[in-house]
Amino acid sequence: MNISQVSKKYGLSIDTLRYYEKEGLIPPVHRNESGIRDYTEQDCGWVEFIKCMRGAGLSIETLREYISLHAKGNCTLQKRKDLLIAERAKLQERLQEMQETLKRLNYKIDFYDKKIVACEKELLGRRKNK
Amino acid sequence: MNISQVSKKYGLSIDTLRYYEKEGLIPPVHRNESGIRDYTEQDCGWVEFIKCMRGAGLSIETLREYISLHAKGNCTLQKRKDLLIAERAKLQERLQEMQETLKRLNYKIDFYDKKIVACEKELLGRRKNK
DNA sequence: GCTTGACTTGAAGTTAACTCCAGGTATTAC
DNA sequence: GTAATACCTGGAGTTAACTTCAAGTCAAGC
Repeated sequence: MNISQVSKKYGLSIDTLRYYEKEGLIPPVHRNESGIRDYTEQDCGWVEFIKCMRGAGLSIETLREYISLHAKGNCTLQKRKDLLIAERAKLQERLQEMQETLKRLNYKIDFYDKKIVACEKELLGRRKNK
Repeated sequence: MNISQVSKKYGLSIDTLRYYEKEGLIPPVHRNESGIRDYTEQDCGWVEFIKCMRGAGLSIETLREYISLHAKGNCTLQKRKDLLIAERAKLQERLQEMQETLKRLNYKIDFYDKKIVACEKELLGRRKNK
């Protein structure tokens, strides 16, 4: 799979894919004889994983660290787990905050509904009194 | 209430408070005779609201638009409601995505648990065989 | 054999959202 | 009255995360 196919498949720009690789967010992608990227299933798996984690707000820095630990093999299993646990905690906090804000938005939208109705009534009333 | 008290109260830097005001994210703050900001209850309310919305990922641009509509009075009620509905939809999408990722992290952490146990067993096994 | 189009690289540019700085004013403490 | 402190402004600088660019390679079609 070449880079533009991967780009379409995951909705990440070609430039972003190269950037992620350059920055060590995904392990080096397999290349053909002439140096052109040829993504394996596994390479695609990494792309998908990174896309997912970035979408949840994990930083480039954190993901680079994770991949770097991964590259060092089994002796970093515990460290990787700890990293994921820390990131999960942050994610849970963000989720909580956002859920609160969602509730607030719902409430606010309801409030606007009522306000709009009240406002229309007032306009109607004024017209009658003219 | 002066700016440093507001800064402490909401955990936003003084520079950020001034920046938000300059950018029109909050309506102009009340000033005393010598031009120094003196936040009223209402000013604080706006700060809190913007902090909350920024925390949920609403952009500066969007919030500026909202405040600008607010400043124009009742004839923008419907537009403001529409804006909030659109932002709520985006927020819900972000939430969904993040919840999926949370599940995935949970799964992955479990997986690491098992892998670590398996790895330790293997090490133990090797030691016995020596 | 040469043009076209997709790939490559390193480096520079962009964007959003702050954050810092220099130079100035006003109030309080001594 | 002057030194310290907290505020003010406009503008420059920073950071993360891309995004664009210039210059080059390579394979396919004509």
